[in-house]
Amino acid sequence: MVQPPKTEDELVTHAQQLCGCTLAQVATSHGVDFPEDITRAKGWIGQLLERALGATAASRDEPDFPHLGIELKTIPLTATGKPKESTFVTTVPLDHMHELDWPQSRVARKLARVLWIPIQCEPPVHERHIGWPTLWSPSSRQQRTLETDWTEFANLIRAGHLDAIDSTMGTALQVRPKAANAQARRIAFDENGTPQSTLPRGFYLRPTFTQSLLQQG
Amino acid sequence: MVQPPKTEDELVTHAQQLCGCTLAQVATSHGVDFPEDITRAKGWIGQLLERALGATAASRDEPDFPHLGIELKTIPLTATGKPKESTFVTTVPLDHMHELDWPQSRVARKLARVLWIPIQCEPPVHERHIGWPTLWSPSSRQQRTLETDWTEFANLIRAGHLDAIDSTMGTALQVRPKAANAQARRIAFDENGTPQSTLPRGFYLRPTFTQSLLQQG
DNA sequence: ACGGATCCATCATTGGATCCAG
DNA sequence: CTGGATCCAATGATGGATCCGT
Repeated sequence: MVQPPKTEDELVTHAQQLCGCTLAQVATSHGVDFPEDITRAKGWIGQLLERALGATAASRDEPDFPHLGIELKTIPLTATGKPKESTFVTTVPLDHMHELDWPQSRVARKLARVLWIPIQCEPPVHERHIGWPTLWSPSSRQQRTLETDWTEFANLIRAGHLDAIDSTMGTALQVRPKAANAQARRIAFDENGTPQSTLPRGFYLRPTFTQSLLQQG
Repeated sequence: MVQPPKTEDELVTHAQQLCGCTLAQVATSHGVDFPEDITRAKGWIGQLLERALGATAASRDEPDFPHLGIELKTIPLTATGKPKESTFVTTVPLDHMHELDWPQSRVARKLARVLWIPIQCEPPVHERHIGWPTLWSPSSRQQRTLETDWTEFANLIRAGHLDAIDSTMGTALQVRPKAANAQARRIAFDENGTPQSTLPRGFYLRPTFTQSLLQQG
């Protein structure tokens, strides 16, 4: 059991020490088993690094390191240093979007301070190396971009026009399905305020955005 | 694995055959282990009889025997034939009471048709005997009593006066806490329509009511 | 003996994300 | 190579009810 880091510096230092390690080394030293089929254990790498860095997984409304206000995100990089995937941020609160403004939003709170840890996505899992961490908070410009995107989505959802939202919308943020499968259902409200059953959605960061913030950091 | 009964008659016949058996006999013949501490496994008897009678535990919104529309309830009887406890019916939907009228309510639907199975509450669990089953639907008079009670609760909850509800209210029905512990919280709305956090509640049947329906049956 | 408090098993939902067809 | 679809682990909520102090 790894102790939670007491300070931001302690966390960053620990993350830097992991740079260059393989996932096998980290898993072994923390007594974590490899899943039989890694393509089915999609969250495994993220959870491994939570353990390795002493994240305290208390409840879903807290960041990974509650006392530091820091969220941990692993991000898969190709050989050329580009993010292979978009990054999931949080679920879309379809039923009470009306209660929220941007500063109170889940997206703003999750992204206030993030420790990004790049991971290779190329060799077999055992041999993938951990990269150099970036502790990031959005710049003013990034804040504006995120707020603009978020506000556009929020307005459409509040107006009951969820069906008008499409994955191509948004510069940095994207709204896409986030569910166990296509049959999953969540409550939303249509333009008349009538409750409807719909596919759950999540906010994701586009690869272009995450690539730029890694380069900046 | 017991097959689900195909007809009401088949279910009732099977339940009648269990009359006189001890819980040990039933558990053994279905390969169910006794819990170490029965006072902590409060739902164990109910779940044992679900298995023994082939209830198909699909989802929470279905009765135990969905194709028959029948709910199964075990009820602990003292040596004098009185119910030892009140009977839990269903949770109180604090957040959307306004959508419901009596015929659509969880209470009315759960109690539309119930197979009651009495269980002794006296000897050590192994030796307790199963009693004679009663397949029951509310009489017109019982319907009226239940509807009156339910409507009183529903009106108070809709008006945001949950705090005015007390366990002494109701002739047949009762509203009491239903939670993992006293810290559990659920959303409700106060008199201004503002969301509030409150202790989850459940609807229960009073012992006097369940005693009378068993005698009638 | 009443009623506020609680306990276990099981199902549902969320957070960790990546998969993979077109 | 985008974006609709999906997968596992772990937490949270619900249904099975009875416990036990006052």
